[in-house]
Amino acid sequence: MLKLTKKADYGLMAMKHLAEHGERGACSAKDVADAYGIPQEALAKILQRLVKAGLLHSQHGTNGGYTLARDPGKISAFEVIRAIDGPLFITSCVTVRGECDQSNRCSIREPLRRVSHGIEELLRGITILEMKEEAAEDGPAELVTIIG
Amino acid sequence: MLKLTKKADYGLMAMKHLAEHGERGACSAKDVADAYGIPQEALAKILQRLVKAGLLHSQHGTNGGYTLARDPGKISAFEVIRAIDGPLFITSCVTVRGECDQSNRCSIREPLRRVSHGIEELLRGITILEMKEEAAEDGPAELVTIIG
DNA sequence: CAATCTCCGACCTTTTCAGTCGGATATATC
DNA sequence: GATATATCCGACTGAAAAGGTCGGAGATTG
Repeated sequence: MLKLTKKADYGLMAMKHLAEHGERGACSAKDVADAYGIPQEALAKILQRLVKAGLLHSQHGTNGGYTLARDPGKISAFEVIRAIDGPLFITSCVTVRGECDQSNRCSIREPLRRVSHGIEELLRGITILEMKEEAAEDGPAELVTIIG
Repeated sequence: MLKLTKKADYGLMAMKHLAEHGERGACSAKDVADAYGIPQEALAKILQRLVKAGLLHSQHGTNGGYTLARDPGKISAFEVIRAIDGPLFITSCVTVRGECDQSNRCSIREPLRRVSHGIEELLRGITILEMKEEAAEDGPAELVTIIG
């Protein structure tokens, strides 16, 4: 539960990859896909959405590919995730209009809205540049494993 | 994306309901289901999981029902959600063992692990009691509507 | 101009979620 | 003690979303 989709994962990986290798020309979808073992077409579709969202620029033709539209320090993880998976809603009953099937009967929205807002802030606080540099130090670091 | 399942929503609603009405006896699954327009059987299955997780006590027979196993101030939203939807993983590639299909190639885990930890802390910081009291004051309050 | 390489949009398969139905077990009341 | 009520448990069905695949459109280079 509460997990990112693989698409969002792939998107973040691709953005980080472009931040690392993008300075000497564009990277094709195939390059990125091969580097991380992601199906080409699946990744291509994700990159398209990032282009539409204005986070990437695309270049057709031979030696074409994708480049970051902005400085990696100015692109947050939140933007990438939202561009791919859509808006972030912690509660499943809350829609874009703020409506709810149980409307006035459902009274758990307010507390969860705060959680949702907190998550958003967390994701806004992480930039592609940070992810790139954090990867560079490459601390294996203990993984928090939550046993269900 | 990143949204709770309806089951988790229902579970939180039920927990809050029990915190409000539970002091004068147990509430049956039907009572709660009718109060919020939730299908009985669907809710029953959710409540069973909460019983198994030790968050609720169940009483068979006539006038039976469910009661909170602990003080509502000592039950966090995180416990409820995890009992229903399972462990919380921000990245889809990270498993319980900390493994990953892309393993060493995927280097976005560390930053996202921090996010995951942050979300967990947020959810741990909200108790059923707080949700009950926040609902009592009943501020309509502006809803954050994120346009995708 | 033509061949090659790339992006682009629509389609299909698989998995997960949400809800349903049947029967079994335990308790309180009559 | 019989009956009505309520939880409990398994498996099943339908719907939605995720994940992945295919062929076509556009651009660049030789």
